[in-house]
Amino acid sequence: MSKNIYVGNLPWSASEDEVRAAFEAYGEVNSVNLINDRETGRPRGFGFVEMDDAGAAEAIKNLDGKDFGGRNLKVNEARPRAERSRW
DNA sequence: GTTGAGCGTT
Repeated sequence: MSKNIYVGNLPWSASEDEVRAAFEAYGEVNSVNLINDRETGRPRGFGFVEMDDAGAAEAIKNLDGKDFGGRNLKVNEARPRAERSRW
């Protein structure tokens, strides 16, 4: 199975490949989802990473509070986005 | 050509 991870405090110049590479160092990355403003198109500086359950825990414990692109990375378990594809 | 706390579109 996989778990959703919230990644915040990202540099606006960060890409999914860099985030994926950082998380792949601690586990198997299923998908990377950087959130950009849908109206303005600007990067919001945060995103979501889907990893294996154990890999997610390791990534959170290792990448949370770490330096990424010169900023202090914020990594946590993501909250449930929506429940539309379940009903 | 900018900005900075946060939890996301199908």
